Amino acid sequence: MTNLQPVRGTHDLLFDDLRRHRLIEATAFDLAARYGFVEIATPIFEFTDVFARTLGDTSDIVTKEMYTFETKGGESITLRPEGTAGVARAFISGGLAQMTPLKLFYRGPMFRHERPQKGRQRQFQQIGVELLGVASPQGDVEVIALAEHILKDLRLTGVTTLEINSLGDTESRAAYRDALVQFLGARKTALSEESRERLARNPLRILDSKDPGDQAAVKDAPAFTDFLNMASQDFFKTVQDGLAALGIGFKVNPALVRGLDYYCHTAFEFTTEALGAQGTVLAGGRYDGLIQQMGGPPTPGVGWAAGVERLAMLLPELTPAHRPIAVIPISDDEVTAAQSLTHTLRRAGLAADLGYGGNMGKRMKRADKINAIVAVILGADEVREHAVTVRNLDTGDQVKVPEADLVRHLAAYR
RNA sequence: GCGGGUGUAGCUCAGUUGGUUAGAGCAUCUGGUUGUGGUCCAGAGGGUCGCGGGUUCGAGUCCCGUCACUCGCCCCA
Repeated sequence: MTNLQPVRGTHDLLFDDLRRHRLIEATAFDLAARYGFVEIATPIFEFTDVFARTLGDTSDIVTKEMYTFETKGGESITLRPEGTAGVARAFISGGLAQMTPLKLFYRGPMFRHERPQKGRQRQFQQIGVELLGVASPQGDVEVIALAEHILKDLRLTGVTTLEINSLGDTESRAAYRDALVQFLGARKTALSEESRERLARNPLRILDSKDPGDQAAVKDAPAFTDFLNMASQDFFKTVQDGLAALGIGFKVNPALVRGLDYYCHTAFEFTTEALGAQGTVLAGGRYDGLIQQMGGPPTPGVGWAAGVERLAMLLPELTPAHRPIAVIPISDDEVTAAQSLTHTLRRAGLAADLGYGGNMGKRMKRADKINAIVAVILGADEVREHAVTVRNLDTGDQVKVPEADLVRHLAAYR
């Protein structure tokens, strides 16, 4: 081992950072269950093709951000850069088409080899849902409603905004793409170098470029909404009406384009101003062609994923952790009795802490440091009387309690 | 992958035009206090000054390289 630094873009989680993660995951899991979603855990690696084929050959994720390696058997394996492709693969290989509509929730680490910065790491946690086998816009509304519900319970609706757009069906999308390429092709000189590249590869992305020149050029470009065919327009309108009916606020953003190839119809993002360049906190959309494209039965799908680290950075102050009871033997003579007492309290469902050494003063200090709510003190007198001294560490009030009454007495401190 | 900024104690940071034993606050530990914590007082431990090379009588300080972090671009959760 030549150095002890963590691998670039990876982080250890503990204490409040990890509590934030767990709170987010638990909130999302519980609410997803309320909406009828069950958890799926897919492997964190797949054959490289699973991602290469589904995400699109032009996406940056595939072209430069995948952690890919070869096994001893010569197979190409990739650490999952996102969740949907793996779930889609599981849907197909597990024969889950029998069970549609299928509502799946997942959580776990994702891996992308890109330059780390605020809100962006090489290993990061995502939570997400996929609703498979539902073609109706009712599905889009449901998954967005779940997303909003999670953010609301996490008290994040104040710092996030929901933006939605429609990418239309395949036909609408192709027509728009042609029109956009034609329009921007004629103004090539006004575009940034990167956008000139994108014109051939991924022209829709020019719409949300941050380059001022690009933004000016795009200003008078044809609007996506004008190219939506009737079916796509109806679909989009139904989604908007559905959200409005649930009282979910949103903003239509015609420039909203998702990066991955498999999206169609609804695209949405919850964004924030609070995270610098990484404004997207939860994003998703509809992917009706994906499963079939991967070789499965034609199956519509809609879902989203959220970055747990980004949500964690937005989270308000955590409520203090549960306060334990400190058991304090006055001398070494009472340590065994104290350990037994601690065990009894724990068996009774109370969080009890027994330090590992030191005189009474030190043990009291430790009790204070771990934010104990009460100290249960055990000395020679107490042992003789089959009692303990209970000290309220906030008020300093102290009372002697018979051992038999202790658990009942401590219930007041829970 | 590209551009900017920053690296000094566990944390937050001082450190003068290059000058001899590198400091502070917080945190930790010990003692004041062997039946009572927080507050207070006294003391202690803790540093390859990110790493490597160079300039110099002398480098935390200047130069080059490198690594890491960070902000932005690209892209994305």
